[in-house]
Amino acid sequence: MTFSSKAEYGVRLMVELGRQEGDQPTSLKAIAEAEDLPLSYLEHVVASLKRAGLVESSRGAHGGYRLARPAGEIAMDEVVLALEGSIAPMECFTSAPPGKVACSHEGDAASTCSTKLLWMRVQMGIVKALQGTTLAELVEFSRCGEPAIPESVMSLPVVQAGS
Amino acid sequence: MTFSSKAEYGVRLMVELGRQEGDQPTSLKAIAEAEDLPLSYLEHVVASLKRAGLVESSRGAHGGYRLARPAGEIAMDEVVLALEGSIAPMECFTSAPPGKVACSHEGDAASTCSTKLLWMRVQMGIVKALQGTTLAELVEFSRCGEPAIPESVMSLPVVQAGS
DNA sequence: GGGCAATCCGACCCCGCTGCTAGGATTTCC
DNA sequence: GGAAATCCTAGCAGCGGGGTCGGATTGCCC
Repeated sequence: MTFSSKAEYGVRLMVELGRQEGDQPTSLKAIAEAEDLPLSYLEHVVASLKRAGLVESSRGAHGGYRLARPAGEIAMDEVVLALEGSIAPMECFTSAPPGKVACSHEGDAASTCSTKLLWMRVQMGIVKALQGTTLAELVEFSRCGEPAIPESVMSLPVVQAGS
Repeated sequence: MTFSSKAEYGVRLMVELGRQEGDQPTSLKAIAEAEDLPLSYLEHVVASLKRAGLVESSRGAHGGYRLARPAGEIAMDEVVLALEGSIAPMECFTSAPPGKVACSHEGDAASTCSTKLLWMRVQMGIVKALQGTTLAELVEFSRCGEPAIPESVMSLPVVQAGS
């Protein structure tokens, strides 16, 4: 269970765009060098972001990308959703009508998926965390480093299986 | 970004064990048939659960598995952790010294990973959701079935993320 | 107007991991 | 002793993630 590295790259890319001050676009090449990511792969990543309307592009020489909205108005769930395609802890969570979720395991009148409740809550946890974080926060975080962040947010031990 | 189907199967398996009343063990075969899952694969799944001390086994004829603790005392983060190996939204969250988290992207003194804050919060959301759900709840849920799951059941009585 | 710098687009490919199977060894009850 | 179960190890096929490549197009600048 991890997000794909496409999500990672995409978020980094967005942060990098958010760091820019003026409104002249930033080229992918610059970002690729700054973050040390493969340029040709970034092209695919940024394409997803553009399709989602999160970034704008201008072509030609001195072209590049810029945020479509101010960073403070971009919640990270949009970003991750654009990159990841969907935010669901289980494949069977193909979200049907918006707001509702259908578990494909529900065959007949038989039984609901016993796991539905669990994945539901997990999904909520994820989405809330993403919604509650704006790109602006990440930009800020990347600028001044960590001291601004209270330990209460950061200091969660990574849970890992004991051997 | 999904949990593996091993997690799905394992949770289903645990729920099935939780449904059993007496203390005679349940065979994998029975579970495989009840949940329509491949038996030989379930063997691997249950092995992880056993290693984590979540289920006990008895061998031989009429053997099988049973919960090592009452379902009410089993939080789902343990289960998912045992099945999934780790609960981290990003590979770079390889836990270094226990308790701390090192993002492998942190090269020099340069900059913290700008995405760290985000994945941290996401991980918290996931873990809290899992911790806040007991196996007993899922068992109960699987028993009384679906009709109109109120939203209140779906959402956790847990802190909201930040904002 | 020509060249260069950039975005765009699609095809391709490698490899590791997930999901699953196979076969056997061992234990235990009847 | 045999049937029914857990245990253990090996192996394997498919697929998707992650990345490359080549080229087409667009637009600035000298």
